[in-house]
Amino acid sequence: MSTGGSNRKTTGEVSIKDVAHRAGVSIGTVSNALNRPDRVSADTRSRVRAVIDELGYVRSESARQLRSGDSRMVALLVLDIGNPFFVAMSRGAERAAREHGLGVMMCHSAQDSEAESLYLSMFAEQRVRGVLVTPADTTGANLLAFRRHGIPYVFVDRVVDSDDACSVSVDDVAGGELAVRHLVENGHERVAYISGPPNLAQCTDRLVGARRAIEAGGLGPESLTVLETAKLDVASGRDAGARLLGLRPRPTAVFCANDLLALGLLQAMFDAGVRVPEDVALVGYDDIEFAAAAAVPLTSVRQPAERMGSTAAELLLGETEGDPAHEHESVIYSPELIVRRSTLPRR
Amino acid sequence: MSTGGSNRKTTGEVSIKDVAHRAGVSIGTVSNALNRPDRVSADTRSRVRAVIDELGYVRSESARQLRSGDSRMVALLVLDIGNPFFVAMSRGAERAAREHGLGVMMCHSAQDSEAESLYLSMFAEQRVRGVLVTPADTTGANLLAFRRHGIPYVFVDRVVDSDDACSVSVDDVAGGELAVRHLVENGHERVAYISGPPNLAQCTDRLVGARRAIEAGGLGPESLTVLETAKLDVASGRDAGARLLGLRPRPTAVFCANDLLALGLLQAMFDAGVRVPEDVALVGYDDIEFAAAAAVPLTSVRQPAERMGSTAAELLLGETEGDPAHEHESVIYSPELIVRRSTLPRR
DNA sequence: CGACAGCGGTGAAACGTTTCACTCAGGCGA
DNA sequence: TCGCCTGAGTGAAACGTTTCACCGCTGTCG
Repeated sequence: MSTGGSNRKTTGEVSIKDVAHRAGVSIGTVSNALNRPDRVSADTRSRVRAVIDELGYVRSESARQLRSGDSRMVALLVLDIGNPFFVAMSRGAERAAREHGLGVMMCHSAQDSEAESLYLSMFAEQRVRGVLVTPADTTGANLLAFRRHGIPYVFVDRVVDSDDACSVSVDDVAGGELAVRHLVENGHERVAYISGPPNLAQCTDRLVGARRAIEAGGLGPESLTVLETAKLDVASGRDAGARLLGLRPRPTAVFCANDLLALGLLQAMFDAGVRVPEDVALVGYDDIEFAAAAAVPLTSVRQPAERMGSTAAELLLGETEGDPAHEHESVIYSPELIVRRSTLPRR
Repeated sequence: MSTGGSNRKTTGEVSIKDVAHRAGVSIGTVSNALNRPDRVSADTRSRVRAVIDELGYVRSESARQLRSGDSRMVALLVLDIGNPFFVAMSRGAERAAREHGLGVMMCHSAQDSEAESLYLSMFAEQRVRGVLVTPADTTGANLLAFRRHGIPYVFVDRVVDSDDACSVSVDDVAGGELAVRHLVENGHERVAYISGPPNLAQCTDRLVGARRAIEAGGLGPESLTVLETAKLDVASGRDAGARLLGLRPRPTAVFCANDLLALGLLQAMFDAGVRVPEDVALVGYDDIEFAAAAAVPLTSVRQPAERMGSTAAELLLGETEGDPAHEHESVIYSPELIVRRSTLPRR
């Protein structure tokens, strides 16, 4: 009775009820045909499927999630979507998530704590399955506040001290050490470190490693000059390059906290007629694809970005799906130095 | 009665009901305090807000969407998230969406029609507010099928003939013409066009423009050699470079369908000891940030990527929010040639 | 023959919101 | 005083699913 087949709404308004009615079965049976096909006779199942196709029925994810209480979405919050390193990471995460039938929602905080907080609130409203996050502030206040929602999260590219969550990272201290040791071994005695924002753990950790290498090379702390930048992008790199050129005495080698900075700095050197590596040696970090294609191919510290993303996703899913006796885990990968022309020995 | 305040669940299980109960008002009032603050006395309003903070209540987006029927999410489906051009585009889209209080869900089809179809189904299940899409197949079959869901979409970086939807694009024919005319004017008579997959409209349109420039320069069609690649990425560029080197007579200029291809090709030339621009001139497309920082700074055709993204989002929102008498609109931007060292005149 | 298990299916109760038709006081003009 | 309006708040119905207790039927086993 009532709403017959005549009042076809404009579009897309067909619900499971319509399917059930048309297939001559109950709503529950349609739901079962969709979610537990084995509990439904082959006959009914195919009939239901046919009606679904005919009517163009599409299950409403909101209703599903509301009732069943579990989300099919994972959030990924990175510092900078313009950085190919994070893009590679997200690719890994997405692949892993897809293998579990989950979607990934990718966002970037632009290294801004407030934006990060906003996104986290949004994730909470969505009741996402979990969050993969590269935190934008070292205080961890945002994540601490987020914790109360009971949504699991995994730190990526950030080793975490507390035992609130899993984490996947690369040993940044080792990476910084690797880079600067290489420079010192090449005979450099005045090195500059182009740090990003000092509130990013990655940046400060790499600095620690750099200092360690300086010391191990028998040089004094004055051998390392630190230049901070507001962001970790190409423009900041250019800016840092300009500042570097003003330094007296000018460092003979530069270690940048990431490849974007290095590329920007390289441009600044070019524009000023300073030769790389003859006048200034240059090391980047992340080994993004464009580092090898740069004006002067960049020596860089490689991180297994894609792998980090997939591992993080696996960790997250392991935490949400499986055993209640989940133990938080910290996976730490080792960085690798890729030597290219930008640090060719001077002599 | 029944569930008193004693049985506090583990976390995050607090619903609007709990808030209402604790604040001593009805559920509807809480909802009003949240969504139409003006219909609630200042007194009650602040009391409700206080309880919300106290209990850590977070509204369930699924329930909201289910009941109200409108989504706060926009989907963005691009060809390749590894391409900085699309990243810039997404940044523009996100900014515009945020200004309207919407979130953006970013995905990439990897230029694969099947993946595209999968994502579109997912968007339909989510009942997203709308979709910004750079289609992966020229047939348009996926989008045609998607149309029945009644979810509006806007084409980005793709001019569309039909009047199903709005579109934002750049005149690719003009862009191709711009690039190749520049080469012809520099005296090149044997030009190669490194196309991407021939099923991408961008690629074929740029080819049309290239042919036009060849003809306008008084050259015969045999002056233009076309090499297709499977993808529009750096690896494909390297591969195309290898094939280019086998050509006899070898073209003296190359126009690549995008900068990633050009960067890959540049690497291949380097490895083979072929000089750019002396032996081979090179033009890319998109003018991504890394084009200027390449081994040889790339001449490239610039598109207003970020602007395209924001415009597309605006168009979409105009379609969903406003007037029912919405007229589909096609915004077409003009490309701009940025000349750099990779096409320095040979003599 | 009776008990019982399994299969295929039903109906209704949730899930957490928004929305809408109401009620209830209090104030105001006639 | 009466009627009416307005502002603040209520209660219940929907939204489209999933899930769960239950039901009737058909064999099967002892």
